[in-house]
Amino acid sequence: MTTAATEKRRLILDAAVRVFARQGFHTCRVSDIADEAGVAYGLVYHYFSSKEQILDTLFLERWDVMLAAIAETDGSVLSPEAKLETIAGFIIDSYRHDPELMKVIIVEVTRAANTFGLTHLDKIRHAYAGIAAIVARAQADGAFRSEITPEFAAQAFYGSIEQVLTGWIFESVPVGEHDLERAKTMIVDTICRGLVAHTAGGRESA
Amino acid sequence: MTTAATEKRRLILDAAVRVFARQGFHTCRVSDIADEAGVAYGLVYHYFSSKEQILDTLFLERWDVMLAAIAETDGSVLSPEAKLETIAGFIIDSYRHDPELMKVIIVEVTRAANTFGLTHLDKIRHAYAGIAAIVARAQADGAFRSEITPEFAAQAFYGSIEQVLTGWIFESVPVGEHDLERAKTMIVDTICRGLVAHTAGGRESA
DNA sequence: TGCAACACTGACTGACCAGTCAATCGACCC
DNA sequence: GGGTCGATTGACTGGTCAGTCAGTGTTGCA
Repeated sequence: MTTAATEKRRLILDAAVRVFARQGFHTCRVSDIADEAGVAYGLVYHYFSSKEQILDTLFLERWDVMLAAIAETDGSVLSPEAKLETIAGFIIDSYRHDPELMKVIIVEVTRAANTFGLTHLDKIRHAYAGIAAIVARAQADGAFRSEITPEFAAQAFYGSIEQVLTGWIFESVPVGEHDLERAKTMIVDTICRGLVAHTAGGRESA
Repeated sequence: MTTAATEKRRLILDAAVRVFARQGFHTCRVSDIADEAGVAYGLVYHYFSSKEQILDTLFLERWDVMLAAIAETDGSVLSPEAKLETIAGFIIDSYRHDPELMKVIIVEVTRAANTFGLTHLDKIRHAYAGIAAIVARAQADGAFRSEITPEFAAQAFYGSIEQVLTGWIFESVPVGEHDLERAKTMIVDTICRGLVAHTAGGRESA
């Protein structure tokens, strides 16, 4: 594929993000995507085999980056709290960088588990598993208490973040830089506090 | 409307829950609902003005019960932790009692904020606001620390629960009684620990 | 017994839209 | 200057389905 062709493909993907974010996957037409991209209807099918495959592509492109980020963080030498903060930061930065794409991924894939989530369930679970692994290691080290299962901790952590993002996505007031940073702090602060072990003196380590 | 007619209406609503849970709102046909209920296609339109209105009815029936439960809890004399436990318990019991209905509400309305969530956004926000009010009062009393905004606390609390439910909904292994109770404990335990104020001796009150 | 009023039926229609395809364009090479 | 091949176009088709409606049961009341 020539460079020009690759750019056309990208053009269609970017247009799809805007259209999906604005109208939703189920309510938009393929012709809306073509119009938004400024290309002919048929060209969409030259680069993608179906409307669904466009969404799949958008999701996988981003999710794979996130899985890599989680895996890298897991393998680092940071404290468990710092690892979770890195991951929360990554997700929030993804929103900061491209809120429309995050809206599409969350609303149309992650939360729409019936339709596309089922296709990508393994990929999605992989992310929880990565977070759970961090918690499990922290428990083995004694840094986190063991009453909470790592699987639950991962769901609470990810669920909190996704809920905050969902709030932003459908809020009428725009979100400022300050909100993004504050949210990151509060997520990590709240969840980690719920997970850390008591230290000898009865104080939290956080 | 006669009693018999009311029962037919109910029959259609219950059938719709099963069909929406099995096939999803967007992928099912109105004829699927009629077939499942064992009534003629046209009868569905005798009781409901559209496919959408069936979903609206199902959502509002249940959500209003939950809003009432939250309001009642908020007005009670329980400790903040006990209040949150009551609400978590209510939601988890709703799942226990009718997992298919909860699946429909979460997957097709709450999380599908694009399509139906927008219609019901105020109703959904009302629930967060109720939880946030409990947290705000606990902060004013000094029971919860004030670094975490009540709005964020509500999102983290509700988001954790919804994520756990979503996990169950799409899990292949069925969920047992034990899982339900343990989840309730872990949610309240984790989130409250993240929210409580330090006591004078440096120990948590939870 | 008759006649409203409502419950109920299911064939039909009109709109919609994903995906196809035959035709044109244009870049690059020989 | 002609041939090849991918890029590009957009009219068209085939299937789907929400919602309509004209008609048939059924109930209960005068």
